[in-house]
Amino acid sequence: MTEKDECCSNIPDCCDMRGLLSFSILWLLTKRDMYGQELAEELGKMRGKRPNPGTLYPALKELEKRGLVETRKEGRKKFYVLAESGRTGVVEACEYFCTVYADIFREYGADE
Amino acid sequence: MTEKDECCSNIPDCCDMRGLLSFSILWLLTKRDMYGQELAEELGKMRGKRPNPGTLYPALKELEKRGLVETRKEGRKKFYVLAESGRTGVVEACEYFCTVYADIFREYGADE
DNA sequence: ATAAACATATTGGTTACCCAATATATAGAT
DNA sequence: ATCTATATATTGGGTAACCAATATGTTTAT
Repeated sequence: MTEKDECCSNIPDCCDMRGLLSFSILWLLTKRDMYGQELAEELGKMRGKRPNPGTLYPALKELEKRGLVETRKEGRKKFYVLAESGRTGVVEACEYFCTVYADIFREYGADE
Repeated sequence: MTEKDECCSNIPDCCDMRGLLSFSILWLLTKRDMYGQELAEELGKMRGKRPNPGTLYPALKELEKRGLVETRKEGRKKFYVLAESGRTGVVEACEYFCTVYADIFREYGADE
């Protein structure tokens, strides 16, 4: 039992739960500005597994292209910052998400 | 304001929230056996929009192929029933899902 | 200077999800 | 019988998310 095993995980193999990567990224960025590797780490903590660079960077590029995030360079690190449209969009997305899956959370969430 | 507008909707355009279709189907089937059109209607209520037949039926086929659901025909209706592996799998998936998105629910869910 | 470590990024290939449009099959009504 | 409504299903085309592997910069340490 290593340190890595303490967080979340238990990824189900019954149905692949792909999706919501961009949504998760935007949500993480409401907490603070992060650079790529930081996002990868936080996504790993959330979902039990770090996304591949070939998954993460194209997603970030797309979010930037859509104007939802902006970037700022500090040394070799490239920080991603929520743009105004990203800020409003993610709230809308979170509300939609919580409405859609409310019943599942009522049954399986909350406790522990 | 038609009847249809009363349910959920407000689908965000900031980030496409594709995904979790198979997961949602399995979860709906924990409630009761359903046939295709019934599932389409329930998914519509959840997500604000009915999935296309070209989306739904291949997903159902795949779930059957994987042995997660079984089918039973009644007239022209084909009922989908959770198989044993689907029953245990969906619980695991729900728990995983609730762990991953717990913080988002804490912030945006619960009330109303 | 150069090696090691860190960080970003791309390539090539797969799968799940998404649509509009169309096709097939069954049941019920006239 | 045949028309209508219901239900299942496929076709063809697109995007987001996923991976392993590899490549390219940039800082830091020696």
